[in-house]
Amino acid sequence: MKLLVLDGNSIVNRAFYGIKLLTTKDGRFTNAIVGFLNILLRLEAEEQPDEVAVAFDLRAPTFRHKMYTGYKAQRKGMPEELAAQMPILKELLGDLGYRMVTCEGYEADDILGTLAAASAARGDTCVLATGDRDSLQLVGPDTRVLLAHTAMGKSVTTVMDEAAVQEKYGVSPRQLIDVKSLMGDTSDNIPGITGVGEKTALALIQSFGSLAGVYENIDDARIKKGVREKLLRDKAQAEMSRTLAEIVCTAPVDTAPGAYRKDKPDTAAAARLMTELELNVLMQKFGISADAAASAAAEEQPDLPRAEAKPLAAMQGTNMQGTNLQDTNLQSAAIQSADLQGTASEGAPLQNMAPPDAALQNAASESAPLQGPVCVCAAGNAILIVQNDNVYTANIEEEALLALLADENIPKKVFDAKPLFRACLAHGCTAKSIVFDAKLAAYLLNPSASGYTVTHLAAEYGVSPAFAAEWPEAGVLAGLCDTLRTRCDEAGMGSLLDEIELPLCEVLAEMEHAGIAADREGIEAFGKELQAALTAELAAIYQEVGYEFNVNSPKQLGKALFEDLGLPTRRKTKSGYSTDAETLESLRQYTPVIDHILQYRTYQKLNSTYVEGLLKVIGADGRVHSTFIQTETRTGRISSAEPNLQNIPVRTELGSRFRKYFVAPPGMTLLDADYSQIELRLLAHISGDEAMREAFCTGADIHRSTAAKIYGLTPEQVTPALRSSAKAVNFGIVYGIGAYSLSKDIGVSVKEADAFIKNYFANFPRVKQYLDETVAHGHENGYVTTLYGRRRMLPELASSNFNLRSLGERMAMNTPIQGTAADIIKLAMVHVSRRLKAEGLRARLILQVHDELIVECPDDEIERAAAILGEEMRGAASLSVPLTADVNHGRTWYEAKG
DNA sequence: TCCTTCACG
DNA sequence: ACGTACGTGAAGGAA
Repeated sequence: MKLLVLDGNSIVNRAFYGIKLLTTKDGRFTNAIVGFLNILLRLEAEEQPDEVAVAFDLRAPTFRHKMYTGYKAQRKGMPEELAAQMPILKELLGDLGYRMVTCEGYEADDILGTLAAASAARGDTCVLATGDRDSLQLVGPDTRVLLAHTAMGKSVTTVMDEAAVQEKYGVSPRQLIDVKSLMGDTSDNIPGITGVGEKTALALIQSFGSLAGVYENIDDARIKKGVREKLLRDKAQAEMSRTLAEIVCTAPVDTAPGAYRKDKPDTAAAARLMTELELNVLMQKFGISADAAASAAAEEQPDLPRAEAKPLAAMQGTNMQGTNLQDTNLQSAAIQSADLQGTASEGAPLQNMAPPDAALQNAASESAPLQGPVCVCAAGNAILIVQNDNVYTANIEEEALLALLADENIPKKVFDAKPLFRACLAHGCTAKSIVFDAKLAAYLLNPSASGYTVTHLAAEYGVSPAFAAEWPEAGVLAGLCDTLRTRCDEAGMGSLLDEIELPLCEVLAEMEHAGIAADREGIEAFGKELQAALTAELAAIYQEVGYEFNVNSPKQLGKALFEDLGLPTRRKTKSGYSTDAETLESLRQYTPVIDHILQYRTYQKLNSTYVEGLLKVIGADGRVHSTFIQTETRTGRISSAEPNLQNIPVRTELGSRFRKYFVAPPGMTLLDADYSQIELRLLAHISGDEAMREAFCTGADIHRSTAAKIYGLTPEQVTPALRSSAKAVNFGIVYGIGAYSLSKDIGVSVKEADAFIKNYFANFPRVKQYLDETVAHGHENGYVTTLYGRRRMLPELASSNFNLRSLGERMAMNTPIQGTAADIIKLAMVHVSRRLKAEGLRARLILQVHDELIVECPDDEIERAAAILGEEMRGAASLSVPLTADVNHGRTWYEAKG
């Protein structure tokens, strides 16, 4: 006997991407269907199987592929063009008599593994067709894998048996599991060893046979030092990955001989569907006559059976009807199949799943809406809801999910609350009772990580799955929440999380949702001006240099200036001559071309980053919706991206014109308030330096009074130049000063700068003392903290490398100051937002720029909103020096900034 | 993908 | 003798 099993999702995916987008005359896509059926026919002809099974995943967005949107990898679901073809394909396969097999809680991979294992146990042959290399671990004496891939626009299959796997990878099929546990797989959320890729992983398994073998021989000379460190660091992660990488071969599917013999096709139905889809050639290949189609057409089928007609959910879902929504526009939403699908995960240990019909029974018996505490996280495009050992999935737009989020009687521990808050806002409701966010907790515990995912964190914090489930995230989510809660409390960051970060998260969601109005025409007109200026500068540059080249290329520019024009070289970078503004500035005396290049750079930056960049992100509502990232910076600041609204030009007259295009809509006004010298004030408070506190308490000009102090003058005697140098020192202190940098900044010799600093510290001894103590604390404990308990680990302090260690010391000096300022403005944001709501104003926070908040309000609320904004900013913290914040208003950001 | 440059606090 | 301030994000070129 011979069984052919197709990984339906994988093959259809290959078919979709391998064939150009065929459509019917009325525009429906059919390419995945055509491709799939052609592959199926060819496989049947080549293999002559006795039985055929087509396995599908049940998970809604099945295919995920990596997509880079700027700085972060995102997983993207099945494209709409493919998703629409899936139900039709399944319908057609059914009509043609093929047996399809799915299994709640298991992926198609697992079904392939289970059927292959059952065949092998009987001594039968099994052929697995898939486009997914993961399945190669299933190859055995009686099991072959037909790997489908596209080569030069044609779909081809490669037969992989044991010898072929050995030949290609140098390891046995089973050993591929160990390889994957080392290298990981982003698309499956398998972490592996960070920094180990396919090459290293294969070499290790070839040498030591298995993951366990690698660790038994961890001191072996064949393992390089760097790799050994990585292996030891991520050992727990690798072992968890080993479990995740192994395909389950015990899925509760029918493995009886003969279970997948083809049914007699429903020729009439197949003919009707294929005619509808204009699949005439395929119809012939399946030996279905056009007559059958004609007679079928005569029966007057009103419309093609579509996915909506037979939702999978209806068969195995828990209906969340009866869930009440308070918000009106949701009630009218015509979302009918809004149901959370129950999946089999009865708290059973891995590899020991509940019986096949447990899921159905479990789901069917549960007709009431979900009650009691739940955990929520995203997995790919789906949202998982975990309650005890039950897992439900939902779409982020789905009514049942929104109702769950909006229900204040259901406490929710979540991973990454902001998108959930936003989803609710987008549908006119408000998420309630989100009591914990594990992503924020993970960030507080280690703000230096490069990203936060449920699976990586579970491995990092040693959380093992409470039950087996299709989604690795589901089994560990609750445990992860508990662990991170405890760890945060232990680190003294419990209230930082509860009182600042978690409430702030909702405020950020509201700010993102609100956006800021942009004047598209104004920006476009500015762009035109810049383009004209760019053209003129470019012509002048080419004229001076004598030929045309790409001025944007530092390499070509370096050649033009330093080789062809023979200008004296300055600093060098890794890849050539430095051409930054400072270098060019020093060359201005030699040739007028330098000025043109500097001008060109300025215009180019404004045009590409701001004109073109902003035009790209103005929404259909005429507003710009930035993303505020709460888990990015090492100091606790918020960052802004897509677009970054925290670096809109302001320092030059030309650049600051941009702020005229950020406007309030008619009848509205922008309020802008910024803290004055918040970081220096914090330095005065934390260090307790009397002279500095005195200056702030009497409202003196801090830079002037600093200059007076260090030069031994009265404030009136301080010249602008002296004030300016004192200002530079004040900045330097906050950053962890160095004489060289200061000398560069204020244009004196390094020696003078050094004397300057010494003099400063002599006059502000407590500042010196505080900085020394902070660095000492960092060396001793490995971390520094802010006033509110926020931590930053500083492994650099332990480095034997002088430069790295010095960097660590500067970070130790700066982080408590920058971080405390971040804590305070975050607290202010939470308070401002609360009070605006409590006092019934329509005014709302829309932007934060580190020490500045922008509020949009109706004209008649200006005074009340401005008072709230100022009061809450000033009152966010009570220090031994006053916090000052001036509030201005205007029609545009430019005006409001004062 | 990494580097350089430059916009902000 | 060494390389040089803290924290970000985006664009464009080079490889």
